Amino acid sequence: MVDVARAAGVSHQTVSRVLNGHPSVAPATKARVYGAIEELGYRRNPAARALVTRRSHVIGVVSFGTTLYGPASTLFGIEQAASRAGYFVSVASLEAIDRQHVREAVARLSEQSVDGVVVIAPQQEAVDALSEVPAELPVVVVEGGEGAGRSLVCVDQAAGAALVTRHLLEQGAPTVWHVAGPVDWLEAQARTTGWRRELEDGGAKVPEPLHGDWSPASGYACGQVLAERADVRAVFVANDQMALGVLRAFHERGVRVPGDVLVAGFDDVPEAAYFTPPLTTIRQDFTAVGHRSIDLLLGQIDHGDQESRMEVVPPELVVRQSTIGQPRH
Amino acid sequence: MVDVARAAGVSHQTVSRVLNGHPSVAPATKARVYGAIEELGYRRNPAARALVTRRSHVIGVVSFGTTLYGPASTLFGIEQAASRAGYFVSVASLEAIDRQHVREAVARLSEQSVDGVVVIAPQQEAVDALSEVPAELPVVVVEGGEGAGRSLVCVDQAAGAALVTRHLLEQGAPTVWHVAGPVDWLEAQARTTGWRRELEDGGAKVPEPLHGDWSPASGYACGQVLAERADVRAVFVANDQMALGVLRAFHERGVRVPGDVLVAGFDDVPEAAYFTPPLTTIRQDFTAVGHRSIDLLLGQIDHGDQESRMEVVPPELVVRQSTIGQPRH
DNA sequence: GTAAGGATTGTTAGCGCTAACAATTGCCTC
DNA sequence: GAGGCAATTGTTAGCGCTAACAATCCTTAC
Repeated sequence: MVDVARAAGVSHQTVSRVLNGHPSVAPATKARVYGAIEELGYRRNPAARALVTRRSHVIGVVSFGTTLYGPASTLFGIEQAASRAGYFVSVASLEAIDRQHVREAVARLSEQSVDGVVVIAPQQEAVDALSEVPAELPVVVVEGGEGAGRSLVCVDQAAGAALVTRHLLEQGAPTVWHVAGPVDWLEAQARTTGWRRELEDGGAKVPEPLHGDWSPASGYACGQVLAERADVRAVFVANDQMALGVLRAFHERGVRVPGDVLVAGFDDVPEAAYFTPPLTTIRQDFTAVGHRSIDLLLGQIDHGDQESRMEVVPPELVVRQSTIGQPRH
Repeated sequence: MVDVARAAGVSHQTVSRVLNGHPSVAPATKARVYGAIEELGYRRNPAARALVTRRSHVIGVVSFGTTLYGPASTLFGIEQAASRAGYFVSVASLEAIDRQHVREAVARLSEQSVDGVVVIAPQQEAVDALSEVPAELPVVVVEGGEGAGRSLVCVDQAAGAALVTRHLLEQGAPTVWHVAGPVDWLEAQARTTGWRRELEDGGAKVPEPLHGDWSPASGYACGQVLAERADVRAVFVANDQMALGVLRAFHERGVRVPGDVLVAGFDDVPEAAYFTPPLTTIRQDFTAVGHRSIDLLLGQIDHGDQESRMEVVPPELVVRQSTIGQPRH
């Protein structure tokens, strides 16, 4: 910086002022400084900046299952939004999701002195772990539950489940069976809740839900069970990957979809439109989730917003062949 | 740090020595310092450290298509390996892959003064863009091509393609058709090369490859074309997503897999085992790719390794139902 | 003509840490 | 017991930047 200052014939402080957009710098000086910066290829040192401003311009993301479509997409959305706001994103991937790992990840990030953290916390335990995080660290929770006194951004899972359940009922199914996700996942819980409420509202009997672990293999296992039952006419599977497993099991047992049973998923992974048959599902706008979480986080960082807000992103029903047509009588 | 020093009755420099594992510190002193650190909940300031050591302990990852299975898995592997080595990972996702964007991403990261960069560069253009990156910045290229004078980690795509092609020939197919990826992708090129070479080695005729864009939709389009031809007995599709599209098109046209045509993919996405039929494919060890790229990068950062190395991770053939059994005669 | 006030620039101090050197202590050798 | 060496600890000087205050110059008002 002193080299630039010398080249431009000013003090290093004036260079700093130019770089920080300070209002009272003469246009001519500003031009000279920019010229010198250009000429010398100068970049200011973020460590020195961070040291004195106490702002690293880095936000941390604690994420889990980043190889899955949903979290990967959310991470991408967060990164986009952050980079547009001039922030960097530092990632801490969790190998397992429990108090211990979440705490460690947040600790790791705050040792790096991030300005704030977005926690992708799909399990209650992860949300609980946040109570141990210092309250002065700006935190936004994504896809988690309430209760941590933190701002929250999520897709309305229950509404999505209700949408798809209603759609199945409207297609003529007497009731809708459900292959749920792991019981400790909040998203799984919310989808089950939405499904149950919609059935009750529609006066349909509520069958006992089956439980998978999000994997195609577990969906396949549940599909085998459902294929045995003669009274299954429609199934709402809690994610597209498990739905694929269900479709596979049905196919092997000779259960036709949508001829014999209607099947719907959740997520709208890119493959869903090319399953056999193409899968009706719920689309989630992960980009919006990423952007809103950054908005909330920057609100806390820059303007000291204290109150915890909640942003709910609406889901969208995507109807494909797997739920079209009347089920058998 | 001075507070800790005072609490432990030593100088701040001794605290620094303890924290940095300096050899000559008396055990008793070390214990007292750790005690004071614990008691005060002290964490050292990374910005100050970075300022004086000129090491940020952050490595940057330039990545593209992070919502795809391969890149997402690679990113995850990189993050794991880096965090074990005490480094943080800062991500810069590209919206498009061209010289401009790659250059900007690297510039963004180096303004953050990362210690090194891993570039996931699946296109030649991205590799070329690296020639403009200062040679003193440690860089490792993943899944890219040679020529940038940079260290390289990749899965042996050509070997994988050869494996799967040979397998299809061994199943009795007279030749193997190919749905390739985008021509400007290095991985697509290598897979095509491996496929062609294996056919030539086996004395089979080499059909004109079709080209998709990795998406299920493009695979579907190619599948429609292939379904029209009576002489297609086996198809090697350059990734699993497109293979799904091909399977879908075949299914719609009444082409049975594997009864009429054998189909194989590449990647072994978690869904592949549950496609209809389960898909023969090539598994890539993305975790190994991530770990090795960090190894190479840290070699450059810590030991000043200059020579550009190349690490090739071998792929693995996973045989499933889609290629089992004789094709029709 | 002069004081007040704004615009612009410079000077100084320190953010929290580590590197380099200096100082102190204890122990061993002869 | 003096000298020498190693082990341990302390002192000092920045790393590159921004905040706060100080200084200068130019207007404008009376």
